[in-house]
Amino acid sequence: MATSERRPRDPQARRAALAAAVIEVIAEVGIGRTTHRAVAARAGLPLGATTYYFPTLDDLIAAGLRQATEDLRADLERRAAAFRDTHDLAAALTDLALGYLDDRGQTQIEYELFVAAARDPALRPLAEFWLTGMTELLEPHVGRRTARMLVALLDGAMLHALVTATALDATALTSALRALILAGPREEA
Amino acid sequence: MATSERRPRDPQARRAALAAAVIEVIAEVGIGRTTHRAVAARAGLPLGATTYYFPTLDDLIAAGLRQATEDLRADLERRAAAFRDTHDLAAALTDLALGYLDDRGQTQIEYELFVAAARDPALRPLAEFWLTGMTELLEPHVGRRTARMLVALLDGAMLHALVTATALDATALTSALRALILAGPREEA
Amino acid sequence: MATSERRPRDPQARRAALAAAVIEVIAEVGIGRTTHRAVAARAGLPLGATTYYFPTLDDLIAAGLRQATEDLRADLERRAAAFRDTHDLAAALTDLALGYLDDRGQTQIEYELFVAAARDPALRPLAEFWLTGMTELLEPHVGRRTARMLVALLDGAMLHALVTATALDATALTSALRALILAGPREEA
Amino acid sequence: MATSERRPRDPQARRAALAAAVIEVIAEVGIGRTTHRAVAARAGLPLGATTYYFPTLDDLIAAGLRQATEDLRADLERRAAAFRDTHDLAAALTDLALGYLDDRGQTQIEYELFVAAARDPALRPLAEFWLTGMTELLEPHVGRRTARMLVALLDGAMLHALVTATALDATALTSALRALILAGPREEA
DNA sequence: AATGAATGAGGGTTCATTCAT
DNA sequence: TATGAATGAACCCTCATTCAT
Repeated sequence: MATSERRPRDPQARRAALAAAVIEVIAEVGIGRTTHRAVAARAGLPLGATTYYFPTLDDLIAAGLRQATEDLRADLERRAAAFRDTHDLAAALTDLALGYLDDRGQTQIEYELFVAAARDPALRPLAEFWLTGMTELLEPHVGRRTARMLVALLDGAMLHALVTATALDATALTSALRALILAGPREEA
Repeated sequence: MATSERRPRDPQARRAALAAAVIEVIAEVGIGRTTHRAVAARAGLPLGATTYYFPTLDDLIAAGLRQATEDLRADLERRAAAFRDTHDLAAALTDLALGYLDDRGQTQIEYELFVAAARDPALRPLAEFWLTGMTELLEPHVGRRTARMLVALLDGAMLHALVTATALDATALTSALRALILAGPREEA
Repeated sequence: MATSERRPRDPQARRAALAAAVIEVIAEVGIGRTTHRAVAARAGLPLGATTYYFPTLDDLIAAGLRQATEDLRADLERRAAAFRDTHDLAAALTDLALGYLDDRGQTQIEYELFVAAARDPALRPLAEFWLTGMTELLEPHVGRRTARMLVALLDGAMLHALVTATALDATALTSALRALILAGPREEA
Repeated sequence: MATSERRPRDPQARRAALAAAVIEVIAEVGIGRTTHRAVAARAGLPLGATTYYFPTLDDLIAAGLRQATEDLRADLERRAAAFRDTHDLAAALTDLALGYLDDRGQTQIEYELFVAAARDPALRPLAEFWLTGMTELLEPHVGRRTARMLVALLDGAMLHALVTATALDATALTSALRALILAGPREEA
């Protein structure tokens, strides 16, 4: 039965709406409790649309996670210039972290993805893409190994802020980042 | 005569068995997909035992998370002496991380807890207890703020290792930890 | 949730009720359109009872088919004496066919089983048990090969009656059966 | 220039292709589990074609069953001459049965149709047409009543072969057919 | 004339939870 | 005290059918 009024056709937009809805739902209830129904409701689309555009729930969830990852990449690219010109990388990174934490959902989904990827190899490329994005942003400044440590510190600090629902200790974080940058080897270009 | 195989029916033991089973199940499928049935099966106990000892599924899961946290604290206490005497805190911490990563399940559940706590305030005390444990171990050596950064770096690095299914870069991590320790203020008692 | 009034416990009876309901549903809509919900409604039991007692729909259906087969065997056993003493096997067989056709559902399910078994090897033993029951009833009188032909003729004639919704041509059938009996080899005990 | 691969769009051909696809699908999964999608995929036609050429699923299925019946009739006509000239009708019929069983799908669909017709009066004419075809082939030789018994025996024997996945006992079948022929009345024109 | 996008009913199955025993 | 029987909501997914294009 295909009664009730149909919405105009715009597959691109519907896929996007579903992916965006997935992100929101995951942020709210977690991957493990994300359902077709919740996503459809959130997207304002009929239930059937979820399986029509994404054969399985896993596909649907993956689409959301992929979208979130691409959103991050786009955001990082937008910020790339600022990082290139900064004379205080540590402060810039702290600002970045503070900015991300402003949108708890955005941050929450990052860790959802990480934890899920730790269990499900199929999600690993996505999580790695996420990590790589951050690392590559910093690599030109501090080399790969240090970049990785900076990202680790940032991710750890953000996770703690999220967990404890406490604001980041920006001063401490900046100092710590600076220490890593100063001490880091510069073996790479 | 064989007085039959009389099971002990030790409530304490059964609760513990259930909590331990919860930990295993969460590590395998995540909090969101943990069920009474899976826990009961894992514990080798009847389904009814789960709801008999823990009113709701959330309670059952919380019991598992609590147990996992207590296990960690006990482990940390056991290691405390080593930390007190070490002359190379950074190396000791890296060893600690490597040791934890040996048991992926153990590590996985830590991040499960963190991500869940980020969403559910009821779990926050548990996650904070976990964080506090690590921090307090290091505080006497480096002060609270630095301790926090060390823990953040450790958690971030371990998370990345888990996500990418890659071994920790122990050398880089140790250097980074050392940098944080050296640079850290010692403003606190 | 397990609200609403519970019926008394009698697993045996419930399994039987479900199996009986399956038989009715299959007779009405066919195996391919038999659903949990239809069976539960027919049995006057809640939906959950179907999967509680039979893990999958296939199991549920198999239980119905098995029950139908056992019903037939019991019926055949009841009639065995009459066959042993008859001096007119052909007439007795025609009566048997007429009797079975009285309950279209009973007959319908036989052919449902046969057609399903032709496709699904898992059902084959059941269908063969059905065939064997008839064959063994006749074997003492006419030998195995002739028994088989008698059963084939009966099954074919009943199928035609069912298909055309026409009464059996009892006279013709009796004559035909008699011809087979008379012409049959008596090579077996 | 390549005027593209312009498909013929021959409605007649498409209907035929769909009907043929229906036959295959029914043989594989049964009428009750035959779907638009499976048929379209099998025919290599778009989903919309199924409902475009046949209003409902039942119509589509009926088209397949009708086609199968017509195929049989055509086949019987082709064989009619052989039957007219044979001096050993029983042997010829056994050969016929063996031939049909060679293509299990062909045979399977016959019984699918029979069982469905037993339940659904709308299909009855089709099934009767099938039966009539066989009967009329034999009627000139043995009269109508005997012809019917021959067809019943054949159908029963083929069904058993199908069900048990066993080869027909050709010798026994031929003997049985012969017995029916010899004993049969010749009361009709 | 033809198609695939679109929808929601319905199907198989799982499961938290309740409760008789 | 302890258990497994019992229930129905909710889940994922399939699909007949409709309709815009």
